[in-house]
Amino acid sequence: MLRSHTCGILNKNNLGEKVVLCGWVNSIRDHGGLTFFDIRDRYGITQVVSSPEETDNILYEKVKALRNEWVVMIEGEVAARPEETVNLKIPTGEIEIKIINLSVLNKSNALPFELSESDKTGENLKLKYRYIDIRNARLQNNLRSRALFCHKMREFLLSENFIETETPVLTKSTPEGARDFIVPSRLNPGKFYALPQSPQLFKQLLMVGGLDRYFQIAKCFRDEDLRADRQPEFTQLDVEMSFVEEEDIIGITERLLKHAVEGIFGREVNIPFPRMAYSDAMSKYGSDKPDTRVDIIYKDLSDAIRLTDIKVLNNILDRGGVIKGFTFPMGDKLSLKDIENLDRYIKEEGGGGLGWIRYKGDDIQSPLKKFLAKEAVEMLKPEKEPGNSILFFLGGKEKWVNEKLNRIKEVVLEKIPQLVKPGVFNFLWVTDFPLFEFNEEENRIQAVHHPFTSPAASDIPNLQKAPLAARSRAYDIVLNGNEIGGGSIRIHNRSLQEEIFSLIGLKEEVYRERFGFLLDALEFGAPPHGGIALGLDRLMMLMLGENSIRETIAFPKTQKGTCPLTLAPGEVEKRLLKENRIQVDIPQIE
RNA sequence: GGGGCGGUAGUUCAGCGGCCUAGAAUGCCAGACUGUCGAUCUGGAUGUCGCGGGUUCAAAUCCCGUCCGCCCCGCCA
Repeated sequence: MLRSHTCGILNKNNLGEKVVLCGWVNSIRDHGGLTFFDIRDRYGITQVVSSPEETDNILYEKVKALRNEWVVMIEGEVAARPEETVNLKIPTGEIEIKIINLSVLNKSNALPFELSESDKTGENLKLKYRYIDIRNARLQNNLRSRALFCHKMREFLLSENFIETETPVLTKSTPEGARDFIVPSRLNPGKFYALPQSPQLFKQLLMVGGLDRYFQIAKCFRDEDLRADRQPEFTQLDVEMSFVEEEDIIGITERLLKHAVEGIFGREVNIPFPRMAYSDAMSKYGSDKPDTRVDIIYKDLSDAIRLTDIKVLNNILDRGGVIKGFTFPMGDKLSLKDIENLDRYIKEEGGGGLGWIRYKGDDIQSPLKKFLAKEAVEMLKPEKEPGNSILFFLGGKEKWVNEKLNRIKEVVLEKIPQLVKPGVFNFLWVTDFPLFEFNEEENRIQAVHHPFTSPAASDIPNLQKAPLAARSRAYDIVLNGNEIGGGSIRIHNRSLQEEIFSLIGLKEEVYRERFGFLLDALEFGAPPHGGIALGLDRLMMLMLGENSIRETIAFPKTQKGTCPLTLAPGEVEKRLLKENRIQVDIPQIE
């Protein structure tokens, strides 16, 4: 090693020691004769001092020439700082290094942006120079936490007898899900590999292979549009187990998260996590990933509305729609103007408008006041804090109503952030998902999770008759309103698997071509099995309090899927195209 | 594919009812300074105002197009 110590470790116990430190020049404070500068590495910063009395001319000139971000090796003696100049903000603040020798290991240009806590630099520029941005303590901390978290997960899973196994990255395209990234095969002209959207099928095959307990920290690829919490390549902790039921996967996932979150983030995790059926989540939160930090529950108000003679609303009910709404406290934080804006928004979205009742002491304020029957008012009255709350409600098709209520809830939470319980990690299982949903655009049934998900045993006999009524053996795990993972008990029986394929509209020759290898495997002693996948990037984002998964990934991509650093994706040499039998003809693509 | 916001010194931003020979802060460069740690003080340099076209005597500013970035919807079995 070039260095004897790192830049974050020396303290009063080292007084008088001769040390060698390596790092980046962080901040030069030149007082003419006396000069200070900090030397920084991953571990911290240490002050170096050069005084004319103790420094010869050559060294003095060298120190004078230093610039920020130069990489240096400092030889010096650990000395106590004069008492009044101790810096309590840093762990090394009681000492400084009296410089004896200085080697410049590498110079640096002035940085394209400043390294600071409050870095407002445009993200594009920072991605172009990501290696500089990574010098920021925040990103370093994020990447380190991520590494430690993975270590904790491995530690737990290995102790539970799991076998970490790599599955192929060059594999077969399996449409039906997200768009695949494809890779041409030079040795098989005209054919393509696909990058895996997840190791799903391989992990099931590993169960057939008797591996019994598998995990992998797996890179997955999906060629879809990006978001703050979605990258085209991302990492998931992928787990699969044999001879299990839902409870086993749920239980081990809870213990895994407890082990890793408590171990790395020092935050208590209480298990088991609460659970909510999909139907409850949808009716009470209008979402399959409820944020239970917010105590705002949607209620069906049909009964109360029926008691009144508000025509518009009753018409909605008569036509099979719903009237739903929610009450929230601290209603005085919302002005009449805010409410009017929400009302206008609902009208813009094609609704009749937003119904509202403001509770003031025992009195109410509402545009519908004179239409509301006494009994209705009583029924609508909130249980908690009736004196200062607001009820919002609207009617229409349930899906539409839920979407609009969600949007309104968002606005309310922006205005009254106190309604979000601060500083908690609310894990939640969402269970009892439907097996299928109807895709109106394509006019067909599709799997809610994926087509390898097992139906609930009691629903198997009725699959043909009432496929949309079937429930699945799937479970999602949600953290503060974000889906961080999902899994299921899989189908391990060939004929059931084929039945599911047919139900989602795949012809026999199509599913045999695409999934024949899986179907074959199911006939050679496939054990009952199931598993889960946790989105690592997103989980880290939430744990670290970041707003984007890009802050948890060393080299993320932009919203257009490009990399400003390497300029990927780029064109390739003609020779490569030719070898892969690829012709590029951009104008023909829309 | 759609909606919103943004693009002006290296960086972050102001200027956007046309006169700007484009400013501020910070960074950078030079000088001063022996206890600083966001050092301080003095001085200096720096701009294809994203790109292309149009309107105008005159465009950073108005209009059209386009590119790039971010957020959201669709999409993400």
